[in-house]
Amino acid sequence: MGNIKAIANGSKKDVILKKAAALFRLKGFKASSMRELALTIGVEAPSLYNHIVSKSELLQHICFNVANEFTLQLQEVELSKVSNTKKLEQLIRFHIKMMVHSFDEVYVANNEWKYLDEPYLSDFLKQRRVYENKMVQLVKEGILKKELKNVHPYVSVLTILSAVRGVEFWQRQKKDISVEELENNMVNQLLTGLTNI
Amino acid sequence: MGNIKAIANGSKKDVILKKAAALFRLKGFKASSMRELALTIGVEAPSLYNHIVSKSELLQHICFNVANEFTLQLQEVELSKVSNTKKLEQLIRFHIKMMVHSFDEVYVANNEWKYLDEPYLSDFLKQRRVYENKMVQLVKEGILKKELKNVHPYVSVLTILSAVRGVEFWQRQKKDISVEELENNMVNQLLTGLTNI
DNA sequence: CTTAAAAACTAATAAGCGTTAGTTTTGTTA
DNA sequence: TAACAAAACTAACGCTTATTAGTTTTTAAG
Repeated sequence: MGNIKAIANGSKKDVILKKAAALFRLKGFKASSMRELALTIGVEAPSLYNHIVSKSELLQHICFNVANEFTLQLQEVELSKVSNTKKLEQLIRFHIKMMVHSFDEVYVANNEWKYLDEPYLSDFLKQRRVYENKMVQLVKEGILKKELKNVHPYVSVLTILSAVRGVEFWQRQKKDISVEELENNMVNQLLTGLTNI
Repeated sequence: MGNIKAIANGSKKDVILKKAAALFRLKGFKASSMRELALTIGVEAPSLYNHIVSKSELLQHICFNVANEFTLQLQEVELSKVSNTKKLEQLIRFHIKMMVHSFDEVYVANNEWKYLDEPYLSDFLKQRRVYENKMVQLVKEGILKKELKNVHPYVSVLTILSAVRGVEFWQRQKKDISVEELENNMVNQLLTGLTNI
């Protein structure tokens, strides 16, 4: 039928992962079949198994690649010597950039993680909880430093993390507004409501 | 095996719909089987078909019941004689209340609508687009009246609608914070960032 | 050119799916 | 109690699924 064309600096497995993320995003993990995935790659379904272990493995890689990128960026932000408000701003901008540039992967990590098998499911949820708690800590410190209003830290973090996911919708009608304008508008709406006037 | 117990003022179909919403929310539409749904009700799968037409029909009812509730509330808010800021606040509070009190149904409408068959899929998306556009109009008017900052209306609406979906997460660890505190915090963060100081 | 490994193919398996057909049980009314 | 309708049951159908086995083709190295 055909063969899997590897992209520059990437294994054939990477090609499968990229196509899988796109398919899983579009149809959802459970509604995506290996036959359909193979079709988009130009190969028969069983041929995929020369490169991958299972369908589940694809989801695992997608979810943890994304989770690790976010975790890494958070660690970097925590170390930077700026105000807590600025740290939150950096995180918001990073989330939006990720949504824009790795849309399929981030979407899948956000919406399809529940189909992970154990122990990956527990690990993923734990990693996310740690991430949330660290953001809550950033907000708490900001409040102590009088940078931020006396808000409920967890609700703030929850609002921020959910709001940036709204870029999902922007992805579908991204005509009349640039990524920068999107970023600036979201940061403003989320942060000016947080910082003292 | 058993029989379907109808609740007060509700048909047996309503019981199935309620259980289906809970199952679809937990596992996702595609990963939920009619056999599993029947099990939670205490009946064999084929017995369900004495009350419903198909699995798809269940999703249709859940999605459009939710969509209609939101559409109805929006119409009511549009007619009320208050500021545009207040109208947005009323909508935000309504969204949060819906997330809290009809969690399963709203979650399914938000996350599983893509599995609707045509023409329901198109109808649903159209209804949602109309809803978004009306909210955008509320923001635009608010800007003209100098109530709101000169933000990008669509991004604001997108941010608001996504943020309120964050209540999904709150649902899972709702220990130390009341619905009212949640509402007030979200409204404050979203609106004080919008209104002129 | 030969050879060995990598990666494609076809065919098939067992399991699960939504749903239908046909039958039996349950509940209600005369 | 007889009769009828509603709603449960069992059995099964046709289809799709992820995956495996076994085989052939393609690719790369000596």
